[in-house]
Amino acid sequence: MPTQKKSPTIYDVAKLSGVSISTISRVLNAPDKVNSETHKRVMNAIDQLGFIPRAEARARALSKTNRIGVLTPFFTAPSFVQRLRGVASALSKANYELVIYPVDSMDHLQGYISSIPLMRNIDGLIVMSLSLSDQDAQRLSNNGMETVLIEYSHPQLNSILIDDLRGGHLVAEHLISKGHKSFGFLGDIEPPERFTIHPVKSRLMGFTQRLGEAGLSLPDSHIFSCPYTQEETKQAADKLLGLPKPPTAIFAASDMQALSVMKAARQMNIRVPNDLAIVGFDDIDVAEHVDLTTVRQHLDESGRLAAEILLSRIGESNRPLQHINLRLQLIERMTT
Amino acid sequence: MPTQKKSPTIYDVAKLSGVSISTISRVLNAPDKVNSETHKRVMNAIDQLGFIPRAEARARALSKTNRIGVLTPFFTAPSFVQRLRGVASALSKANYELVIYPVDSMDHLQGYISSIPLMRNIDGLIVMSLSLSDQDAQRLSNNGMETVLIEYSHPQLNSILIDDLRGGHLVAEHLISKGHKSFGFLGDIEPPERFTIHPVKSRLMGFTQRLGEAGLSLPDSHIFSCPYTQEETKQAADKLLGLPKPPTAIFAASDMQALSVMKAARQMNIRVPNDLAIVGFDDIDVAEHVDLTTVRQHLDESGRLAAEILLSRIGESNRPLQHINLRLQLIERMTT
DNA sequence: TGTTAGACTGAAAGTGCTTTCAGAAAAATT
DNA sequence: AATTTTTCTGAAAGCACTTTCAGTCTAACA
Repeated sequence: MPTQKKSPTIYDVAKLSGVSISTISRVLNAPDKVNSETHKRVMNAIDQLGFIPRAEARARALSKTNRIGVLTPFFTAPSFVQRLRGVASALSKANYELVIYPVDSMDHLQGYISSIPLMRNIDGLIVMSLSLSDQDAQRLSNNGMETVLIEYSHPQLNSILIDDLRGGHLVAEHLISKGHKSFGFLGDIEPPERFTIHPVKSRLMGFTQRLGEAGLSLPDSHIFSCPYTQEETKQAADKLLGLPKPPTAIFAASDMQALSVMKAARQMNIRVPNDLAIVGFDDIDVAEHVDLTTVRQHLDESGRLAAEILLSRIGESNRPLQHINLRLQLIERMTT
Repeated sequence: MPTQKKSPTIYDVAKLSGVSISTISRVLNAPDKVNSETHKRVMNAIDQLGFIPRAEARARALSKTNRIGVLTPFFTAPSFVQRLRGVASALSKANYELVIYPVDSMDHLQGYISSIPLMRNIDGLIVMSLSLSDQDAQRLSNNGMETVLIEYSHPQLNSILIDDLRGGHLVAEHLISKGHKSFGFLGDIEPPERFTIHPVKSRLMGFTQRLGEAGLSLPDSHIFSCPYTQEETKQAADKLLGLPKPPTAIFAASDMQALSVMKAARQMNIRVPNDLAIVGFDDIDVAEHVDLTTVRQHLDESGRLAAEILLSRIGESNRPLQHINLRLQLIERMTT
């Protein structure tokens, strides 16, 4: 059993180096204000004891935690993860810690939203792909919690939006240019959880809109709404491809769902892209691996951006609110 | 501009309800020890003010943070993410917060390891797929930081191990049973970063071992070591499949790399599984989507388990150390 | 009616740091 | 040499809680 030596405090360092605790603190936080002789002696003591300031104590005294939180739908979907990755990379550069609050129910979300700003546990908050009530947004804003929303917006909070409508346009334009006449759509149009975001509707709308403008149409019978799960998406894809006259091009509202369409096609011996074109949405990492044509929404970038906005606002809180619209981009690969 | 009303403290509540702050604390932390009349009055005041105890203050007073940290290679690989998911789900049940420390360099790791246990910023630590020096492990243990290692072990810390050797066996057995005679291997055998783990070597060793036992062999020319990136893996796969007499079965050390092999095969019009069998390792989510035969290592489960062990040790620190070996399982899908 | 056990409650100490303020010492100026 | 300025340092307040300890009040008991 190792000797559980309790870790040294600033007082121990003070005693060892023969100065007061204030001087220790000064050596650490304003080294230029202390005599170089004293500085050296203190640093020696610090090294000798292996002293590191307790984070909580520091946080209390400074009333800042150097920690930012991310509220995210329980991270199942790779797209959330990739955003998170962007956030993490920006924070790690700035020496901020990253706390994750996974949300898997409305209650959960409410609980977080009402306690987080008051606990003062984090210096800033990023809310990913979750819809906030006006009241919740107010609460965050009123309590002075710096916040950036991703995929959602509110006049009093920073936000980063994806132009899903435009995404639909891009897909339609691309497929039209490839000469397709008959289309299908598959996506999680009406997520059962009311706290999540519905970008899929907009993607569909953009898609049909642009098709319509070109004199083409997407019959309701070719629109399949299905939950995000692999199981159910696969079933929907089977149905869609099993139609008497299946479409020659399918737009799946997310890359993961596009994978299920590809799987269904493979099993039915439908050749992609010869007999069937498939377009996804997100451009997650695997999209490149499976050569999927998709709409890139710069997931990493959106996360990084959110973190950067947050940090800049934490630094100077009189910076103006930012509302950013991220550009989308169609990435053509082998499935179209 | 909203009135930036600073959030109420325990003192405000005390004043409003006409009792001392100790009573407020008691209402919150030991409700049965306070008169029900007083209790009600205090609760009213709390509700009225919307009081929530400041987490840092609480943490300082209790010297526990209700927060656990995960040290992970900067989360690029889906397998890390899936572990993380398991951790998150266990923690969220137990009402613990999850802090992520992404590691992308040796320095980074060293910095974390030496400061984390002393900052007392978290109650426990999970170290995922990172190799710790004996000294580092000692430091964690000596400073009383409860720790669980995943994919690595040390006598003084809890650990969860994957039997990679056995994984190699499973793959060999499976491919042999399918009648294959000529094999290839592709994986990140020697990661350049010394701080990460080398499970790939063991997988390869198990693979060749079992092949050898069956009188079969894996020639060195069929072993390709390549970094994890999609780009380089793809190149290696191209070379392997471009050999004059390419193998009929390839074992890729991770699912993501198996995807690159599949991509290469597709581009060369090599039919899977007819002309080529492919086996991956990990069983990440996408494996099912692309119908990849692989070795399941229960990623979610390993994370969840780690979290549970940690929490139980935090609860009662005299619980014995645990060293767990996770079972592997071959999942047969369409690529073999 | 006097006692005493039991239930509540408030004062105060503890938690480990930062920062302000004022004073002491040293250095620079006249 | 006297005065002013500058540089350093220590004391102490503050940060917002929890918890122990001792004391007060009530109610029950003799």
